[in-house]
Amino acid sequence: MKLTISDIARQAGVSKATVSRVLNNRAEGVGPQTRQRILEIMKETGFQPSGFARGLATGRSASVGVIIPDIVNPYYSLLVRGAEDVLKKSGYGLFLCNSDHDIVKEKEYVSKLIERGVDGVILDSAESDCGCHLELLDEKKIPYVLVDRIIEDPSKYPGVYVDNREGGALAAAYFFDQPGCRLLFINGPIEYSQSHLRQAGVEGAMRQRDLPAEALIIRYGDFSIESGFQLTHEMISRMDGQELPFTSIFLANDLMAIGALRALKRANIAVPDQVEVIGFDDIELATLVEPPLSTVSQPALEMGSRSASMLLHMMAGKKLREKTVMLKTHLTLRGTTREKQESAL
Amino acid sequence: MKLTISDIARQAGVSKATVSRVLNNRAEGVGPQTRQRILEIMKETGFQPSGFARGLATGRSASVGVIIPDIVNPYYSLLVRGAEDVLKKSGYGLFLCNSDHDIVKEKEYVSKLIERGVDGVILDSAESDCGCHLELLDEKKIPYVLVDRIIEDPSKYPGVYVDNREGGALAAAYFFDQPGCRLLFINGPIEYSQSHLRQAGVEGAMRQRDLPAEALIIRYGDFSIESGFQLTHEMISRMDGQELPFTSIFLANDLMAIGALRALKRANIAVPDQVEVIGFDDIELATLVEPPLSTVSQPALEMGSRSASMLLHMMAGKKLREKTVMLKTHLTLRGTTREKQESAL
DNA sequence: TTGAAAGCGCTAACAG
DNA sequence: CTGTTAGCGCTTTCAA
Repeated sequence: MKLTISDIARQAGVSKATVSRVLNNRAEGVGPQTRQRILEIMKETGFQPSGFARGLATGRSASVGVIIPDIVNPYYSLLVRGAEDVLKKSGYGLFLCNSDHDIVKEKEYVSKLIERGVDGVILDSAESDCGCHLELLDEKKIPYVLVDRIIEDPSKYPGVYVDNREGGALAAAYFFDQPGCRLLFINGPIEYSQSHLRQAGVEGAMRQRDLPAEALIIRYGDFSIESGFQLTHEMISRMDGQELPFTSIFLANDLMAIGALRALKRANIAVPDQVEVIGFDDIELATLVEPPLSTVSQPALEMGSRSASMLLHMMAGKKLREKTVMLKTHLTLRGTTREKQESAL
Repeated sequence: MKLTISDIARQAGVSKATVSRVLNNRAEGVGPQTRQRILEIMKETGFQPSGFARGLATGRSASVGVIIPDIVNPYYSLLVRGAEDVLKKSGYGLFLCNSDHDIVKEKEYVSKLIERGVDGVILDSAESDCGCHLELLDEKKIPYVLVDRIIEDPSKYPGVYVDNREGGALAAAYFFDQPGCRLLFINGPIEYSQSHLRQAGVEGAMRQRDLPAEALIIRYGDFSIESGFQLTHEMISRMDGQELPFTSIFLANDLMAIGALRALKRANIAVPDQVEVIGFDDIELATLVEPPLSTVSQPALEMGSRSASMLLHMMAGKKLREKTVMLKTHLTLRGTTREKQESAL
């Protein structure tokens, strides 16, 4: 009982070709009243063209794949939302893939997406060193844009990033500009380009000021609340009784910062009076904890929309004016730093 | 330069049919060594079958559409994740659609999904009264399962729900069992089946106990933090100086509860000593506010996975043993009630 | 402005 | 066990 283009053609007393033309609303090639008639019949009968057939004939699907580590992470869900909004406007649908930071799953997904015939891919990659699965995409001439995580040389692939180095430097500068500052920097896994660059920013800020090595302690977490809690807790408890070995903490994401806040509260260390804390990301949660978290804000939604726009551009066959977009971060000072700029709700 | 099944067939010196058989790894119909050889050639050449062609031939796409209000809402992203995990295991991909609670967008998406040839749909509908777009799905014989929001009669369509009435009753019972309780119930939009049922639960608990009408004040918010804040704030400020008109607040979701907490704190009303608060959902955020929020927990991840399982079942052409799954809620008492069960981290 | 016809790459009878 | 063949529903030259 499926309606096809031939059915419409028969009812309208024209050929399939004509129906196809109005379906793709081509300006030329169809008389205005023929078009009108066909349009009406399509509406009356509730005709819906088959994406398969169209895809097979044209090689395009009006859909793109988005691969991210985990949609449950609010940062990524914002990113996806940003992408979906702009893709939808151009009629594209979106395949969601959660890689769980697993490069193997990621490759599987790339492969699946190709089979499905997506017209493009937005990829927040699990790994920074190897662009091997990108070759697949290149081979099939499927455009893609990287987002968030840099793979190899940033200029090598089209991508939308945030200036992580600057972000790190921003937070570090805030801290290091205070005399006698001793900073505990809890970074994410150093293999990630983000972690790497944030650390470079911190170290750069330190070098600029000729600070002694003791001004900075670095630890590595895994971006989870627990790890922020754990690492902070360890630092505190190790020196029981004695003076704290740090005056401030910078954490490479907000989740870890929230963990740190918990550990600090538990140890009865006043924030921001005794210890100041800055996170990274600026997820909604940051405004909701007590005190509200100061953080380096990055525009997740915009990263999504920008990468989608770039992809749209590429899918349209146009050359990108610039292959790489670097978005800026900014420091949002709330309740966990002595300086503030936003008033809490 | 695209590899097709014919290329493989030629290289292997067999017919397309044979290649097709191994591609779909049918047990019968291919000699073991022929199969081996073909498999190798496919691997070597990096052959990837065209989903379009396959879809056109079989009418199936190994993909399903998921329509939710907004992926940014942590409740829905959990739900989606639950669905994706089980779908992936069976080789299905997932099309993500954000309806923004807009029934029009929702219909558009349903239509798009049909065009795309999805094999099934998971739908968290924007509206409770009209199942009109479901007819489209019915016509095309595309299975679907409703989730979270009930449309019309729950038994009419297959679906996975949470027992919202019970959830409302649970929270109400906790409050109403305290002598002299006066409850402020801030519900969501009453058009939503969830709001409707939660309210029924609350009212049921009240009737059971023969409480006077004054024991319950009801207000309606829109599920946002702001509305929780606003409505609570109004209630408080209206009676300046005088006694509070309520001893406890139940809010139909956690976001509003967090808003209420803010308003209470601002008015220097101690929680839970002066006023107890219970939310609904149990999103991650609930554990992170101060004090951690007591709430009616609903299993978002499980709702996603269950609905995906049901859909898988239907797509396999099997009959469902039960058309409707009703998941249970439970009361999670944390820091905003005088009784507690969980110790904060 | 319109139509005829040849695919797009795969599956699924049906034969052999 | 394997091959032949006829589509699946649409697009797209090329002719008319």
